[in-house]
Amino acid sequence: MRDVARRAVRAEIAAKAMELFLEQGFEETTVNQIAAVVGMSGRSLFRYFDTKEDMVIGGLVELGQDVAAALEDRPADEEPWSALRHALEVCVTSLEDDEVGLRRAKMLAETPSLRTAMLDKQLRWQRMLVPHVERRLRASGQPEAAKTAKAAQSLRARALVSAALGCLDVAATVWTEVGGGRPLTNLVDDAFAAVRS
Amino acid sequence: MRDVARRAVRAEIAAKAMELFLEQGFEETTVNQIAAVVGMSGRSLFRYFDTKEDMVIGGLVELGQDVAAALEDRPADEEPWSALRHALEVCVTSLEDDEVGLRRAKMLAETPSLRTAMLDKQLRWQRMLVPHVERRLRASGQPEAAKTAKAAQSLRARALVSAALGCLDVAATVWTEVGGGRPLTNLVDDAFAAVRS
DNA sequence: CCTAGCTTGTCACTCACTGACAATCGTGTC
DNA sequence: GACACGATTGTCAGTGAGTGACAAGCTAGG
Repeated sequence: MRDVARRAVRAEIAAKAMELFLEQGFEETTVNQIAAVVGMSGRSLFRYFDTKEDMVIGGLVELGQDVAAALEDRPADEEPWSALRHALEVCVTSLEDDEVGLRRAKMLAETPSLRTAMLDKQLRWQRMLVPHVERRLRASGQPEAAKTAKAAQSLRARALVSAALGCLDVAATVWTEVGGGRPLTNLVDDAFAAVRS
Repeated sequence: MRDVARRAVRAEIAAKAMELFLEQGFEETTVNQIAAVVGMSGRSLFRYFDTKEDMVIGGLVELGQDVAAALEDRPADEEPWSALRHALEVCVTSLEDDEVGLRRAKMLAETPSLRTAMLDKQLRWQRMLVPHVERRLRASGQPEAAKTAKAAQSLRARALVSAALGCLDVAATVWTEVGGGRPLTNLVDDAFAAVRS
């Protein structure tokens, strides 16, 4: 119940901060400015967000959980690569539906510290998705063949997830470059197809 | 000629800094400590390196150029994915030959700010490699078929490079986790094979 | 009412990093 | 040898993110 309030405050801060960021740029906005707008002390802001970057990309952890859930829901006999592609569709729709999604994505691409923070989040996604893919590899693999060493399977799973997230990232980058002119879904499809080769 | 001196000073600073980093940790080492050991003012350090992280991963830009050169040297009719794999071998040997490579890689994996700086460098590599892969795609593609739009080809090239660098990263991570027990080359091979699927 | 816990503001601090200015050093010229 | 020029450096002051400590206030339960 207290968690609800906390979550609401976080959202409020993130929203007001995003306004300022889009208006005058991320690096040009100081945390004290945000604090003033929100009506809090600068110190208290850091009781809701670990870093300034988190105010922009903080919500992405939950989205990662959604992707993991979507991956879990895919049919068990589907190939990992295809399952990953379909699971990532929740990101695509999330990006396309958000009205400020494009502007935010642009800022994200142009601001170095935000870009790296974003890559950091992708790493967390990777850790969340890898176990599912490992399970999939174990299931779809030759069951009687001496299972390749666990470590090797983990490596394969990580490589797949890393490649898939890389495809999403590349597609999103191109998407912002063309100003949202082409549907993101198609771009992701192309990227996935290119890697499968 | 003055450039030589500058390069030598950079190397000297990086070496002494690395000693301190490995000894007491990256975040626990302040730039003023480094300055004291090197015999410079803290201000001057930043005339040789843009950031503290650059003292660790500054030399990686040149390595990226080596990879690009290696990619250029691969036979023109080789598939892009295979060419990328072989080109990245220069990274593998560079990592395996370096005696402190493993310890540095471990520190790199454990220190968040270094990890993100590393991902940043990978982005630069990506931009360096993409043009070569684009050329390769244009060459190996169906020449008479209406060329897919340039943007689409760029997307495919970026996806391939991103996936390849992701494989290298994953392999290097596993490599540090097993303490260098398995040859890095094999790990990279496995990762590349897993994605080609 | 009063106590216990949580949230907040304030203050002081660290540290990476930057701009400005003056001092210094090396080099080439007359 | 004196001089001027450019590049490198030290010093100083400052910004801005982020942290620790402490005290004040709000809220809930006995």
